[in-house]
Amino acid sequence: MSKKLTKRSEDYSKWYNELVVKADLAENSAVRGCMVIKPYGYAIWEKMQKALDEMFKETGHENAYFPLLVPKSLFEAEERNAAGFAKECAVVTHYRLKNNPDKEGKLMVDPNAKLEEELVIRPTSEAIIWNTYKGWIQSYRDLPLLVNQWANVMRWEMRTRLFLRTAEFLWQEGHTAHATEQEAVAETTKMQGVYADFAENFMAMPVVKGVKTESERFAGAKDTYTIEALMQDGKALQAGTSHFLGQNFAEAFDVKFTNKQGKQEYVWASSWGVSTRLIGGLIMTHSDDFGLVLPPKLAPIQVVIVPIYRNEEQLDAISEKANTIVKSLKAKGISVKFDSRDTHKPGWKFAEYELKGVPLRIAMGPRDLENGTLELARRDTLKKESVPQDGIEDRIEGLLVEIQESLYKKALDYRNEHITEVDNFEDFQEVLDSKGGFVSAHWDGTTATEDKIKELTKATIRCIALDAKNEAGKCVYSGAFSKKRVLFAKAY
RNA sequence: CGGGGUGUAGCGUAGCCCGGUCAUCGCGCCUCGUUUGGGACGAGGAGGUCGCAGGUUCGAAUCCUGCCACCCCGACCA
Repeated sequence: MSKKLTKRSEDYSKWYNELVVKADLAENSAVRGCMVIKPYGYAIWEKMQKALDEMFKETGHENAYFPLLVPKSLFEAEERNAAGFAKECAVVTHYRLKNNPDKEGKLMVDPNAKLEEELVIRPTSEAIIWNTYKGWIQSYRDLPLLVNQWANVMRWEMRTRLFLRTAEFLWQEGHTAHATEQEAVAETTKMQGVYADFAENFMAMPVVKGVKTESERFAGAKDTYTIEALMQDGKALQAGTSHFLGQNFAEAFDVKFTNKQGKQEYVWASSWGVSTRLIGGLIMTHSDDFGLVLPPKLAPIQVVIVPIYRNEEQLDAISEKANTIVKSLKAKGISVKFDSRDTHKPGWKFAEYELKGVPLRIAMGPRDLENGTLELARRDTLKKESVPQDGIEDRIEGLLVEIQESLYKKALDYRNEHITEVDNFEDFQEVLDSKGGFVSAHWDGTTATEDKIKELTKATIRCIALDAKNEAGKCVYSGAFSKKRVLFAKAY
């Protein structure tokens, strides 16, 4: 039997780390809080990028690239944004090293190469981008401006965790400029919708679309729209955000346009982003104690073929058949790997591809050649069956679709079972401690209550769901009047 | 930055309290042979500044001091 990972139920945190490392996705690097994304992990990211990029293009966006370094004076221009990120900025202060006269062969920072103005390594790019937009926007004819950037950013977090919170991470950030408030708000919610589509249709990860409370809002935003997912340990994960920035950045960077009436107006803005954190979400949504479980649409390898043989002749015979299957699967756009390495035994390969989450595995041995069959194994259910070789391509094509859907359904059922309505604080605490997940409860709308609940339970308001129905009630903590329920949870 | 913990071979570890053939075991790695339908087996082999720097001692992985790194819990957060 396969060697299992640490059981999720025993230590979810350890299980997660072990899985990330053993599935060959990523590891901690020598640089504090940073990670090395290994080829297999990066292949997942590339698949995500490709799918997202297509969605961005369909919604009229173009890619561009802006500098990594932001002069401090620009960074601090939008004060709320700057204050929000100040504590986690890495700063470049010098531009040269020199030989250390006291230590042979060692270098030191050249004190004579101190920069006149410090450069902030971007924790997000609003400042540098809006400073640039100033030169791009003069007339209503220049709007809307719909630009996305794929980039790395750096936030000097106190505590880091592979994929979920690293000091440096990869993401995309969309920055748009509009002539009217309505248009900018529409853009913000549209992109939230794009993220939700992506999460559900590609990652098979159900999300709640909602809006953040004031205390959880992005620094410098008027409103933050979010997609919130639920992990298997009952903690919530903010999987993507889309911000309505109002005219804050336009005012800070003096970005005005002349409208049809010939009057000068500040432009309206949105920004939105998802990051490599999504990989962490993907892992924690589907995986089990045997390893990663990847939805077919994002699996770098969708089908693996493992030959079983005793000698060269058998391998040759199997390879011939396998190669025709590889060819016809590729013709259907299915990514397939024929693993004929003779350095590992079949059992070892089975376990390896399970760990890596490959959705479908074919095993072919002498017996199969004789009978015209194959052994077909599903990663999601771990079920194996012997099937005829004839028509295998269509069967696989259908199964990949089925696995994608069934993963989503399973995750959706789990998520729905873990949204619990409560009406008093005792139940609230009880549900959080024993069952976990989202707690749907009334809230009086004040930051004071929100803070107090966080202090007492470690749970925060993940969002006010967009589809939350109006329903008069009493705040679960203060008993004050409430118009609708909000979703609380412990979060990553 | 506060509180706790850990650093021994590529990985995971025993030993530390009570200083002295203790550098242990498993996985992995290399060689040869037999194997190959769920992580094979046998035999042989390679691999270590016991985190770093001081100190105590005849003698330190073990005791003391300082430093560094990592992990967990807080604060912070995509």
